[in-house]
Amino acid sequence: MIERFAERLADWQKRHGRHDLPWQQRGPYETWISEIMLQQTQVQVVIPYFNRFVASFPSEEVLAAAPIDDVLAHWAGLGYYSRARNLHRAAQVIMQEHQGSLPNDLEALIALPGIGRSTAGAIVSLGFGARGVIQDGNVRRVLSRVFCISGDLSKSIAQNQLWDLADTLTPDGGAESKVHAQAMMDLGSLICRRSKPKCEACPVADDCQALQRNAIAKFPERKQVKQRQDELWVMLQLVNANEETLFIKRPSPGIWGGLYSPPIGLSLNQLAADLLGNEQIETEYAGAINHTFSHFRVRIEHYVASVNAADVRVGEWCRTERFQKGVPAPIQHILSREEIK
DNA sequence: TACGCGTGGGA
DNA sequence: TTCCCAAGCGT
Repeated sequence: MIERFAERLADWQKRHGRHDLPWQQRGPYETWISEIMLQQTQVQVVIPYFNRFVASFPSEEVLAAAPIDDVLAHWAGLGYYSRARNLHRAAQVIMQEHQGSLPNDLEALIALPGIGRSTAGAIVSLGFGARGVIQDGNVRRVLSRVFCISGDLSKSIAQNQLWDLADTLTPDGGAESKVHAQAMMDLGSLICRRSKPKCEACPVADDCQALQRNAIAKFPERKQVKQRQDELWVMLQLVNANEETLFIKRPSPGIWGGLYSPPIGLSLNQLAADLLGNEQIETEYAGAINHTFSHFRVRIEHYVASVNAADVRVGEWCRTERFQKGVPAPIQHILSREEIK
């Protein structure tokens, strides 16, 4: 193994790494919340969500006792809403089985919903200051370059190599492990970036096999994303005599599971039939948006109809600007924008 | 193992 | 515009 890799990395981290992120210098609870929010989500996007979330839910106990609608309202716009549902369930498990505070051992953490191997390692090292191994996108990119790991890094063959390397490089001491975990992520984020890496400023450039081969751009390999067929959805905004809109809780699991929106379906006629029986209603086209999900694209056409609230038996009525529960980002955008046509 | 699961940033 | 992908996990 490489001589003094962790030592040089730690020295760099203390001078040039990130030390002022809002979840640093806090406790295991804040580390946990931040790690869940940061899954597949960029740091700058997470920061305002994190601050609002921990202000409203400052402990496992408060989070566990909160209504799921409140938790999801704080998550609205952040995406991957199963993270919030799992977070809430995990808080309740913590109250019932772990005396109200996050467990500090790896296996107990992984047993909680929403916490996998990498998040558990991050909580152990960053949250508890004990030895823990992490494996996120930054670490994968650094390791794939330093050791020239080729192929799709999400495949098990590469995963085994990466976890072995990450474990080997992690120092034994708890305090050193914590610095190391932060250092690997900071190196990947600030120096060993996806594009235009700053190799001249890298503390472990001498150890980097990809750099020595002048092949930085070849690692990690791009993985191909298969495109799914585009979809067309229609959203029917029913408005009553009080100018209130009908919101329905979306099923989970599923897209936007647990969030609220006006009824969405594949056909206007089907939606109207489901909501109002066979009554004829007059709808007005109010525009459309295109939205890209992680795995497909959709065009959402927006229709508005005035109805008698007594004719609808599901959902809840509220003026759009006063609705306090979680609404998906593109739906919020449709409902809050100036209607052009 | 492969897919489902959001949103926004950056090239 | 289009694409990749960012502190991944659950099934």
